[in-house]
Amino acid sequence: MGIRAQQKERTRRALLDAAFNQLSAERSISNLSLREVAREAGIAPTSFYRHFKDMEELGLTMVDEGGLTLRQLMRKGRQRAEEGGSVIRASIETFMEFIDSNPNVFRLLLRERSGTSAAFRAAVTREIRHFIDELSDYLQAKTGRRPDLAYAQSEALVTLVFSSGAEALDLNKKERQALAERLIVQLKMIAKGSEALQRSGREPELENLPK
Amino acid sequence: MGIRAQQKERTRRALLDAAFNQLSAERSISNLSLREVAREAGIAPTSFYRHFKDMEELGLTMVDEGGLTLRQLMRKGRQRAEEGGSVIRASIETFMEFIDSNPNVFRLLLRERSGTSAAFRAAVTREIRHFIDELSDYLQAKTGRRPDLAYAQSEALVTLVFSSGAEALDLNKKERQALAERLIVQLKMIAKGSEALQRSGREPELENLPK
DNA sequence: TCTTTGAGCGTACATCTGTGCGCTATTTTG
DNA sequence: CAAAATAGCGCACAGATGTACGCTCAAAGA
Repeated sequence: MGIRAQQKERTRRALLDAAFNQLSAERSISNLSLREVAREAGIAPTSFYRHFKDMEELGLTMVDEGGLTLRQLMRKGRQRAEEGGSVIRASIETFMEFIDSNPNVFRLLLRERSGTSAAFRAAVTREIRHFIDELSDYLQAKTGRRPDLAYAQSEALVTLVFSSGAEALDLNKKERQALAERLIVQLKMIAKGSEALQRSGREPELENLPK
Repeated sequence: MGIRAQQKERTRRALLDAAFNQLSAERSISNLSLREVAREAGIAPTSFYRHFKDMEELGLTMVDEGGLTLRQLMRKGRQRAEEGGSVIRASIETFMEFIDSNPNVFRLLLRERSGTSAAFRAAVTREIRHFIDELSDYLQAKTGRRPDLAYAQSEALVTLVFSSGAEALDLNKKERQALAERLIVQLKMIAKGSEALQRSGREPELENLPK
């Protein structure tokens, strides 16, 4: 790669880093300003356009990166659990560690999932879907769950874990503990219920899985 | 009430209505502008301060109103189901009708739940908690569920329904149908699982999660 | 009746925003 | 080595925003 392209890449990275860095509990993508991001990245506002067409384009890149980070982490967590122990438990732990060490990345996904940009919402939804799919495959392979049930179950699991993560952000250690215990109970409910439905045969047929 | 107070109330209402009116899929509370709201309400920007200290105060009022609306609706839905039919099914239907006819109020709650203002987040969380509590009481009374299980179950139900509602916003009729069917399956899982846990009698053991 | 109150207005200002334009300096290309 | 491409810059501008200040004038209160 040429010297030119290298430098450009470095600046692009600086922009992304600056943007990530400005995220916080009280600051979301939608109220980052191009000028401020450029300032922190050490370039002139107008130079921003050499790298992104828009703040929206910058944001989409951030969503993609954040989603990728989380997904890779979770995959690792699942592998780690592969040898011994419950996968679900390991996944929760991994997820909670992620939230704890990258709260702003998590907030990013959380917020843009219901944000004002359709493109962002779609991007986050896509990330979460990857997520559900991987867990669903895993459940099918590991517990022989019927595909439709596996998907519904995975979706419910992910939804609850995600939601708990969101709530955890504003809680102290002790409250988090109570939240985590409740979450475990809820996931257990789903596991038991799914098992029961699977056993009860093919009564509830679910054909319409999303593509 | 004096003529003066009446007029003041009317203007205040106009501000709130204008604000609600400007909410949409691509516009959230945090990017409403004081000036624009005042404009639509038909008053000068500076007159805004006669009614609210802040846009934040306006927003909090909106969250409270929105939460109240939803809660009243759900209570009615539950009553309606009281005579005949599953409560859960009736609640879902009521909820989905709400989303369909007040999408922006729902979006308001959805967004501010993870928004950039701690006060907003707390307000929405409080609304949802009311919600869970009412459902939990109902489940205890109706199915004799143990309090802790009833709460965990209610929380899970509300989380899943809320989340489905959020997803439904971006879907067409057919996709919504599939989503609703999946949601029913998930709620069934929880119901069955909760029942099983109640039967098994003891405190939930963390070690028994399926692999 | 006279006085006090306060909702609403218009003006004004400082601040911030995104972005168009043209220039420079350096790398890349031919 | 000359020419083309381009990352980055400074300047400039138009528009929007929140809000301070002081006024008016109708209602409320004495």
